[in-house]
Amino acid sequence: MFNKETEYALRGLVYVQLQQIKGLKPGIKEIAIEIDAPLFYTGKILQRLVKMGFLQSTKGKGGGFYFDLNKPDVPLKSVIHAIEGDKAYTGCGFGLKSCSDEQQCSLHSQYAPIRASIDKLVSENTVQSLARDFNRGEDILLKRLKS
Amino acid sequence: MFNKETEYALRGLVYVQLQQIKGLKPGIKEIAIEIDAPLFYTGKILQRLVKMGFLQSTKGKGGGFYFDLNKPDVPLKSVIHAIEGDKAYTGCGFGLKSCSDEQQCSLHSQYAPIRASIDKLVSENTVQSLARDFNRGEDILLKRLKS
DNA sequence: ATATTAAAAGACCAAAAGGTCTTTTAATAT
DNA sequence: ATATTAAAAGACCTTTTGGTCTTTTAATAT
Repeated sequence: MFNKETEYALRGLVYVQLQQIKGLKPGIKEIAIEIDAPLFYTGKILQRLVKMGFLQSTKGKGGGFYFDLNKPDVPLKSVIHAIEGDKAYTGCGFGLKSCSDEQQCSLHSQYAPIRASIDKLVSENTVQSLARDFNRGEDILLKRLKS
Repeated sequence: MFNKETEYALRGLVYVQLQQIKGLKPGIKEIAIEIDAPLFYTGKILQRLVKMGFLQSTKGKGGGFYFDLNKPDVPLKSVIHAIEGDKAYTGCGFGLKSCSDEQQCSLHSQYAPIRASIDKLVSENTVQSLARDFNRGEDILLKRLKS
């Protein structure tokens, strides 16, 4: 559904939040291992997330990644949008036409509610809400489970 | 939602069916123009569809592409699956875990019905049913309308 | 027979996605 | 001050996807 970068980003953000709840501030190495993503690529992605303002970081001893608690919760949609645009949850998805509400292809009317559901899903779920939900079973959900 | 090859393939198949209804047998050039896809790439994709048995063709004068009327209608799902596998309509889509019915992540239960709807959509709609639906407005739906 | 037409085959190229690695910069503990 | 630690920056590489083009093969009309 989403590309690898988005996947790793979402997993990484949820993991950071999960650790933050415990008062910890994980680093790249730990995060990469725990979310089962390539080490250097994870570093690159986390950096991008920091630059985009989704995440904070500090260098040096005791450094790592954490969230600014003053900022509002982060909907999955905003992360997805920042990384890969809105192609995943907008558009007809069949390439037969650009879906609008005036001009409909026969797939449009069937796909419209699906698209709306996806949009709702990624809008309502946040990194924080997922971390909350995941707290009973974090190892099962994040660790060593691919794609 | 789907990759370019799948998009062009679906558009191409629907266009061929649309012409076949009129008793015509279009060639690569015509198809590429009408579905607004790159000429040579369209040729390559059509060849692949023929090799996979979705479509028939004849070379030489009066040649072109057509469907074997003895074969059953072609669900979109079978074309999609043949080209890009089932990644588009199976799996959790969030990469947080592999979705199964035993082991659920909190997104799973929300995403499951969406995935099921997508599966239903591509299973129930066929190249032939789309061509039937498209017959009132073919130019609007296929021609010169990108992605 | 042969000229013409059109698909098949396959080599080749470009861009994007995914991933690796080294060097630089900035914290902090001593 | 300086040694150590860890993120930032960015160069570089690989694979996949998307796309182009030439040559070969097979029909058919004359």
